[in-house]
Amino acid sequence: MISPTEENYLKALFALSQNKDGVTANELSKHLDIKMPTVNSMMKRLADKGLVNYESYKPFSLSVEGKRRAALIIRKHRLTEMFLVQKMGFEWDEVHPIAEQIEHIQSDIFFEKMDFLLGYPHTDPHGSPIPSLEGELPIIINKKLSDCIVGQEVTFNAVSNSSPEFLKFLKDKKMALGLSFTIVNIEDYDGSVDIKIQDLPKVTLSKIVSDKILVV
Amino acid sequence: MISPTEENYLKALFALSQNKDGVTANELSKHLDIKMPTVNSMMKRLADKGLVNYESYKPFSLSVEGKRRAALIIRKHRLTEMFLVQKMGFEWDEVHPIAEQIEHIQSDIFFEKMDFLLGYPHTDPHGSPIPSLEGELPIIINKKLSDCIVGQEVTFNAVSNSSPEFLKFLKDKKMALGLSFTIVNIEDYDGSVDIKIQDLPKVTLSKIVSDKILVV
DNA sequence: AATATTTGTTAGATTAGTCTAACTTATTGT
DNA sequence: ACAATAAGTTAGACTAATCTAACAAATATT
Ligand SMILES: [Mn+2]
Ligand SMILES: [Mn+2]
Ligand SMILES: [Mn+2]
Ligand SMILES: [Mn+2]
Repeated sequence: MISPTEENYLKALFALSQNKDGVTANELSKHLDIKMPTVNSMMKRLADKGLVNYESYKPFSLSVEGKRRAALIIRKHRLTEMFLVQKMGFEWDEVHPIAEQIEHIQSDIFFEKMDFLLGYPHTDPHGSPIPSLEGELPIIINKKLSDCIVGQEVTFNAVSNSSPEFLKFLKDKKMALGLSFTIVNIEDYDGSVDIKIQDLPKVTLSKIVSDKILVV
Repeated sequence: MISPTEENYLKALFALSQNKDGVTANELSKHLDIKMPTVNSMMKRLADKGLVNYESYKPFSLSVEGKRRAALIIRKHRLTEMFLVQKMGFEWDEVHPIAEQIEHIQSDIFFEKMDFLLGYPHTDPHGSPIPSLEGELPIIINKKLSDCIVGQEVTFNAVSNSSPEFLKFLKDKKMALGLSFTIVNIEDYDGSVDIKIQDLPKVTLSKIVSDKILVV
């Protein structure tokens, strides 16, 4: 068996190893806000269970089985977030802390029901892909709004950061997933982006914001 | 703060002290399937936290605050069971183990949403009352079917035991809460009860079953 | 009343998950 | 190349939650 605590470590390992080979003790420690010796002994424990590859003084990585387990926890997390928003009337900036707990519920049928009631969704409320039951995470080809060029028409597809503050900021600006708009200007000096949604007055987004907005 | 483990002890204490003053270490130990010394030290811990009254060699009891806390956990458990049945398509014999986990989720708004979506129900899917937000448990005046007399017309209101086996048995017999029927005979020898639902052929229920069926 | 049995308590061990302090290895800057 | 700094590891302590073994108190049986 695998405890909620161990599940959280696997998830962190998975998240931090996107676009990278391994994860250092330091990174993990900072990300989880847990001291390095604690992280270290947990990595050894997960290595004993065959979920993590551990070699002294080298970055950690997930084993194939560890990767599968992590993806399944992320699946439960994202299904939960979607369920909370679509079926229970939560806002997208409220769901993360609740999903952080519910992802550890041990009941396959519970998440199957969610999946069914939601109509087998492919993304969570923040546009992140939901891993399959086999633990496969489809790669979605989004790019940062800050990497786009003037004149392009794009659709807001996901956010790369789900902090409540950022999500609330977007909600207040009426920026929701699926929204299409045209890039009318990108300021050379500070990288801020002006966008135009149909014939509404143009909106200016700072680089800090446009870096976290993913579009197609 | 109070851990899920501590919450389960409070709940057990609450359940076992219905129609009684105190709960012995032995009872608790058997009910939770945890050895007596463990129970004993947990009782001391909860006494330190002001939730349990502990005196050596005396049965334990919940403090006023302990009783309130226990009722609120039971509230979450029962709201969850109702939500699983009414909103997620579960059967009444499937929900207990899931609710046993979800009752520990720390999010007031999560249970408020459930309550709202359910239309503020007063009972769970087994007819047990849902404690109020203040931790008050309304007393419901049901009586055992086995204590009724021949000729009475009664309504099936609750079960006093929610084991999956018993619930499945009732489901197979098409006995659902709210069903009204007449008691046509009670066998002196073994206490079995014959009931008649409108003009359907009569059904015989053993004493073991009629003891667990609560009616008004 | 004396003894046997059951119930409750204490003591000590174990595992999970965390920490701080001290030490070792790797990396960086001069 | 070598010293300084950063990163990783080991050792030892602590709390929560569990156990077994041993002992003490209460209750039941004869
Ligand atoms: Mn999330
Ligand atoms: Mn979590
Ligand atoms: Mn239940
Ligand atoms: Mn529980």
